Amino acid sequence: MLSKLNQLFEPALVNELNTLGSFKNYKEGEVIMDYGKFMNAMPIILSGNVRVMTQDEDGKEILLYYLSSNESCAMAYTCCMDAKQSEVKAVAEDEVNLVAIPQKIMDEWLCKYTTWRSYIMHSFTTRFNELLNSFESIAFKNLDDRLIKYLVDKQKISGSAVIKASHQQIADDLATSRVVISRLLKHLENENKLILYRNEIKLLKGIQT
DNA sequence: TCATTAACACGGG
DNA sequence: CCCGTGTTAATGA
Repeated sequence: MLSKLNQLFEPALVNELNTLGSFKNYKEGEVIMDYGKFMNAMPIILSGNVRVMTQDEDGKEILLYYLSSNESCAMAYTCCMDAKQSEVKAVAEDEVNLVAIPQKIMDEWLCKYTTWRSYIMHSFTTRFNELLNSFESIAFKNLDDRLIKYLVDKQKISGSAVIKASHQQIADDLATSRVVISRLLKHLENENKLILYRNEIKLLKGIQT
């Protein structure tokens, strides 16, 4: 677990991370961050995947993006700077290990370590781009493109071409109804992009275009 | 036109 | 049997 951090930062920073950061473990489905809660630390994901979602004024949830190994959410940092309540919810997609760095420590490190500074900057850009991607997808793309993106993302996260999810769960993630997911999936199956099973979808080659 | 909601039958686990 | 799936009809944006 620490070897991953060694690749990212110099030994002195790794040592500080080790003593000042709090290492946490979450089981699949555990809520890491919830709406309205206050953020006081920034997480770096060491292993596993985290799904980040938000909700509209009616309480409808929609999936924003995933956080994977070695990624962090620099958004969390700005959130705790302003002592703002969280607009997002984060849930462990599988078993997750992360290290949380308190905001005070972060401020010190930004001056002290150049590797930390560039890591945070990099985190900002990747998070922002990810968010922009999601936004574009939701705003400008039709549902079938979103569905394909969703399936391909899931494939990347799980590392498997077989996605285990019911049509209802997919509909929830994309904030739409099951009827349309069933219909679109059936279309994709007819186009030989995938094969449908109960609670499972097998992606075929040629879906990433 | 296309999504949503409700309703229903089918069938696999 | 229970639940996921496939489909349709009515309604709405």
